[in-house]
Amino acid sequence: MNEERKLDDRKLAVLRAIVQDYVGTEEPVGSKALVERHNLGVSPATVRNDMATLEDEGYIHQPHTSAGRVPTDKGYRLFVDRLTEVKPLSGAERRAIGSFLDHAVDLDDVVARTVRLLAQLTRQVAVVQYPSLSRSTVRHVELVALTPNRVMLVLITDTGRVEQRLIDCPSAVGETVLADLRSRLNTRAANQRFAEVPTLLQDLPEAFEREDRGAVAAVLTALFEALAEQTEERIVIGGSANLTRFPHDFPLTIAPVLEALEEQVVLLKLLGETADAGMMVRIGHENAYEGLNSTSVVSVGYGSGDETVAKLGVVGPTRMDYPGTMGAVRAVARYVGQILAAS
Amino acid sequence: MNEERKLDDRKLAVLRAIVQDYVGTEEPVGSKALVERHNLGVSPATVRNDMATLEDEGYIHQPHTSAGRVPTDKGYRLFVDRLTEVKPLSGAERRAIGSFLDHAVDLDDVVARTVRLLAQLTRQVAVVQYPSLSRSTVRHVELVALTPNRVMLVLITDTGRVEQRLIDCPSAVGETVLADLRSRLNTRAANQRFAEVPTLLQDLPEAFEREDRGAVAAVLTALFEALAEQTEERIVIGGSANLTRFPHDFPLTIAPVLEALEEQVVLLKLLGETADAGMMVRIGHENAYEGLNSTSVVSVGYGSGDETVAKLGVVGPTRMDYPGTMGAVRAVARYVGQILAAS
DNA sequence: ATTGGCACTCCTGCATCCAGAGTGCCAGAA
DNA sequence: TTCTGGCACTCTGGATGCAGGAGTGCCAAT
Repeated sequence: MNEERKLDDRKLAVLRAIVQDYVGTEEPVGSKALVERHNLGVSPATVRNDMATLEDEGYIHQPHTSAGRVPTDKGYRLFVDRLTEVKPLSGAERRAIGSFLDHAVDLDDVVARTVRLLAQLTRQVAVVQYPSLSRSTVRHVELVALTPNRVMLVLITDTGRVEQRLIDCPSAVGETVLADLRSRLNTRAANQRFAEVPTLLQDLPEAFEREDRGAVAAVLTALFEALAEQTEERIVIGGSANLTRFPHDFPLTIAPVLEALEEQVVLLKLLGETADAGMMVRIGHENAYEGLNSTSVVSVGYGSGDETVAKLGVVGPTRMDYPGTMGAVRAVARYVGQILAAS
Repeated sequence: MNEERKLDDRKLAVLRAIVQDYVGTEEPVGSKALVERHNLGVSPATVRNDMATLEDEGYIHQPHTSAGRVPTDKGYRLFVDRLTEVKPLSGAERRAIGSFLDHAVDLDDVVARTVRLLAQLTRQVAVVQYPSLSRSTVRHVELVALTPNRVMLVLITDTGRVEQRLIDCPSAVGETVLADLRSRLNTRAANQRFAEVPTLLQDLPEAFEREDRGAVAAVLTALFEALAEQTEERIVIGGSANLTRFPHDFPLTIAPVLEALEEQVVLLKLLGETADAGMMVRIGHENAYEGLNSTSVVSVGYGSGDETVAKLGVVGPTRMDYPGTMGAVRAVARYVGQILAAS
């Protein structure tokens, strides 16, 4: 606040112009070029003075003396926060999203299409998290006897995901016991949230004969594990070839990014920081993970109805078209949410 | 055959030396350096003559006059076919494979670990296909009534994969009918190969009351679809950051490769060309897909027991350590096969 | 068939130079 | 005050030229 006091409207306009031009041209932008392209109504000299103070405040930076200016992370931050609006997509783009996603046949397909779409739309690397189950509910639990001592547990969730587990039981379990267990599991757990399930089933073994309790416990353990593992989410990425669109600072910055993109853990953390509501923009060094220090991440939650079930976003160079990217990310997230709600 | 007549042993030795040196240094190799590093027992001048004929025959090539020689695709091909042996892994490497893969907990984990391992071992991009089900058998089919009109079909295979399908039935199906159908499905389809199943179940609707036949048919359709879709395989890749280890011909060659790697179809085709037995090495332009024209692909089938259930391999620059890469790929494939057989 | 010698070619690295773009500062105008 | 025009200065990037080195092809001699 105190700092921004020093920045009058024109200086902000200059910063905005610098960001816009730099994003467009990928080259440091000088005072003369600025006044030519934007009608600021002042002379280059004035702009130079403004630039000097902007640089003092750390919003822009010049690579070398007598080069143009380049926005710093702080400059982008101010730009995103106060100098621009999310740019809505064109009607054509909206229709494209719709017609592309509407043809998805199942959850995997929805996610796969979403990631492709996002990558194409933003021309950047897209990251989509599978719908998280921590907030979702159990739709059905199925037990299948493979051999007397082996049971297959299948967990079906309300978002349509399926998780299976092979269980080795300490003792043979009869079909009757299995049927009993199956029905009890479903009565108690169906439509319950994941987090609740362990509590609800805690005392289940007591309902069974002593000799079957070991098997029941094994099944419960497997179920809890499956529930827990579902919370660690899978992530799909796409459009990594877009990274090569920056012939600039090449192998230096691209290698760590590729590495980061292969680390599910890193990506999960990254997306995890997104607030449930609202869009997150992390610019350059704001990213905790070092490999992403020269990239920005735009992410947002999506979900069916009001609830956020997962996040999606894009990773690109700090020099990106923020309004456009944010618009695309938001639009795609909304549409995916609708698809999920409908199915 | 006719061509190779012209190449006596020493010329072959020269070619071998050129390939080895070039792979090591990444720089065109000249006659003098060659005789220094390998004790060929002849003078540089002689080597030059040999090089001249090798170049006439198209095995090597010089970037410009008065530069060293670089192997051509044809040169690598001859090298792989006749001038080298697959290099077995060291004991330490073998142990590393074992201890890394042995900790896998389920099929997804096996695949995920395999792809990481392969990428690390070869320092290249690893590609692993999920075990194919076209040759596998049905372990169990489960039907779960979600609502009277909606049934969830769960297909469990002998490789531990699970596929689910949501079915909208034209008419409500009672639990009795469902149980009947479930048991009939399993009696007939269990332990049968995928390809056989449709034939075996063809006349199943006739066993049911007229009013249920629509529902039965819907279930069968879904099942057949699921079986068919399983045959289209999923592919996992890893180690794409290794692509950046060639600062040489950078964005030119890396972008199409990244694109290819994201195209499941391309990868499937690529791996599909691998013969079931034996290793495939596709060098440079031997790859049908244009984007991979400056890369080589080393792939091999793997499976539990004698059967090949899927393929895996690596993608790297044509200038790669073929013996080492082939050794690593083969070793990993064998080990994964063992793991699958055991589980 | 092999080798040493030799002239030739071409890349690479280095230093130099020039033009262009951009800046900072200052003194004068609004 | 705030803005503007002018001016000297700096720095990059591309072009040019030059010397060194590595490598080749050819030829005559072994």
